[in-house]
Amino acid sequence: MNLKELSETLGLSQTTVSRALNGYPEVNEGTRVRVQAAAVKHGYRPNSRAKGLATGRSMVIGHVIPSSSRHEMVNPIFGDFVAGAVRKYAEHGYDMMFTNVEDTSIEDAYRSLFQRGAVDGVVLQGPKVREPRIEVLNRMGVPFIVHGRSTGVEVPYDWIDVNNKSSFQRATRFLTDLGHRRIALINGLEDMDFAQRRRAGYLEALREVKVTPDPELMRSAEMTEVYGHHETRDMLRLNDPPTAILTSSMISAVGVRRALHEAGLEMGKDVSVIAHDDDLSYLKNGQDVPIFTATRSSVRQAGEMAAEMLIDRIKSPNDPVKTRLLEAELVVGGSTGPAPNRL
Amino acid sequence: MNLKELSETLGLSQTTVSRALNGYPEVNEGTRVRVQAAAVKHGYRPNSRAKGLATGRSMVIGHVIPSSSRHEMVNPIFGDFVAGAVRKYAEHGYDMMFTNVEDTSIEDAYRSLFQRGAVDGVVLQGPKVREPRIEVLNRMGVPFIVHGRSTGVEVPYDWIDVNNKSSFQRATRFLTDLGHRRIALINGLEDMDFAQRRRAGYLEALREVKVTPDPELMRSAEMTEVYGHHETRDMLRLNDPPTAILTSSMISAVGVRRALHEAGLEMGKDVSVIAHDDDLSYLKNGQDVPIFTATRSSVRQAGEMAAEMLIDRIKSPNDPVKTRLLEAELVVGGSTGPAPNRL
DNA sequence: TCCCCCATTCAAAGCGCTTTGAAAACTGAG
DNA sequence: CTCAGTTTTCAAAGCGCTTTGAATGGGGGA
Repeated sequence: MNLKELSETLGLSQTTVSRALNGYPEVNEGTRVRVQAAAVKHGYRPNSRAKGLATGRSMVIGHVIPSSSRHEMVNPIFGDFVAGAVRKYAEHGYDMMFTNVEDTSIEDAYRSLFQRGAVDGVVLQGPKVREPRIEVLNRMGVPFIVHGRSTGVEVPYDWIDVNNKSSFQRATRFLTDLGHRRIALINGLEDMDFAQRRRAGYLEALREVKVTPDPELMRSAEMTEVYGHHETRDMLRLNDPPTAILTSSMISAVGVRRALHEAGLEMGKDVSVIAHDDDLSYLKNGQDVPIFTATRSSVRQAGEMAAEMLIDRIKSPNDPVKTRLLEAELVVGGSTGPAPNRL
Repeated sequence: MNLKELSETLGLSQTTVSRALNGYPEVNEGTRVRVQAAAVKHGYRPNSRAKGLATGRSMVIGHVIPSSSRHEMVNPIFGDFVAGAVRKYAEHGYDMMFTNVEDTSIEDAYRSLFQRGAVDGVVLQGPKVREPRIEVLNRMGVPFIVHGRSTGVEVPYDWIDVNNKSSFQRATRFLTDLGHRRIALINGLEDMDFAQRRRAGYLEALREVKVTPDPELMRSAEMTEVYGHHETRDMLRLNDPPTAILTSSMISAVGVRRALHEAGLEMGKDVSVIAHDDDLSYLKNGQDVPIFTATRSSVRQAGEMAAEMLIDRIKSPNDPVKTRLLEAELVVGGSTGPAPNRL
């Protein structure tokens, strides 16, 4: 049933029916009730395309996944972030749209999404250092929000991010306070902005205790379980292996633990481990007592906040830029302990 | 730039420009080239809402996430499935849309999505036993595909599923062949259809060797890491603890392993473990040698196939029902071994 | 040279909704 | 009763596209 049919059924004009349904004041209350009842009875749902055409808004927010040839990977944090966001979208009447795109044409994907009127705003996930997409979006005038930030981008933009530097600095200091000096960093891909910031925090903490960073102890790649395992095993073979490992994700941390077990080492005693914990629903850091000492920040909550900030931006395109920096908490679990005395 | 402006720039009618761009034959080749060049030059992108209104198709496929109050969880397999699907969608010019919905009104969500013309078809994920949504979709006449099946639903529908029963039967038989008799099953939520089928396979295999199933050894819940850990620890405390554990996901398997380590048991020697491996990109089952003996079936690939089947269905609504049953492979890793001799 | 036919192109209607500008129906004061 | 002022309802235009049905222009056969 469409608006025309519904209005004919009621013996009213389309105008009145439309207004009654959309809560406009210039409609007799009795009429409104009658219209609403009829709408429910006939299961009338306004066609969203027609509505969008008429209003100029699509009530859809776009996300672009660059899961292309290069990385066939879907970051698990993606799922939780999206779950947080989509929930807020729903509260405000928005739907969420995904597009998949060749790595090479991500910019184009955003442009297309917006210019063809498919979405009212977009979320940019996983920004790299000097992320070109930000300037593209900025120039296009699309409302958008970045989950993360991008060093080297000069234009102003809305973002929400964890304080990666300070949290990794604190985590590293926690380890140096325990006497560790050989501290490894198993980080995400180098060109990701968050990875740079985490490394900066790590380096800063090492500097504080005058430890010269060892390139052998700094690894970076896509943060899979296998990767955590591989790098750990590799570093344990060094002449002077690490006594502590900092890892950028819980998933890799699981791999780290596996490698330590294989080597017959005890986590928290022989080798300390700190992970960054995005508080993923399926991979919680233990129940009551945390398994890993970790820097924790819920990515799901970040998704919710991002959604809200984006919707605000769509509503008021001319408001000043908004940014939000979340501090991760440092939770102490069983994976850390004093540095072993090596003789 | 819209069609009207573009056609004015070219001194042509909207009809001709539209036809030139959409590959209709009744357009002079020279004209077509000229139009296409102008479209590129001016960055013209047809407004998808208008196009949808005119054609009656939205070129969008809907997914509904019931991530509501009850489970605040986003299954990690969701991410990989979606990544597979969205890729195929893109190939065929479709976008993907998500809606979030209260558990209570999932049916309504599908109805709304389709009736308001937002999507051309939908994917139903995670069907339960006697899944009511299937009949709703069927009645509505929406093109849809189910990832999984639903026991007790009588109407015909398209589905793609792993042969859960046979794979768990084979896995269990693999364990009984190794001499195991106390075999635990750490399964997904009982009302999920896949969980029922896996249990059926497990029970069937036990029957073959005349082992009476022990309710104490059959657990079910949302398949998190913490859950795998918790149930394992609990069962190890039994008078007659299991010598082998079958688990429905790699994530829980990680928890199982953690519990075994805590108990000082060696996996593959003291206790054998078989996991179901969805071949998630971030949680691969080892690199060359599998970590866990596992029943493996790529959920990403299932996503791709589902997408293709759905698009076929949208194209030919009257074709006979199509179904696809994937056999999981049983890969042997280091987590299984002969049953220990207990005296 | 004329006419018919095919290849091109076009004007206009229509998709289902919102919204503007105007008309109709009430109200109450005079 | 009248008439200005509200309140309520309506007809029609417009959002940007596709598609139908008709018009135009050349080319070739008679």
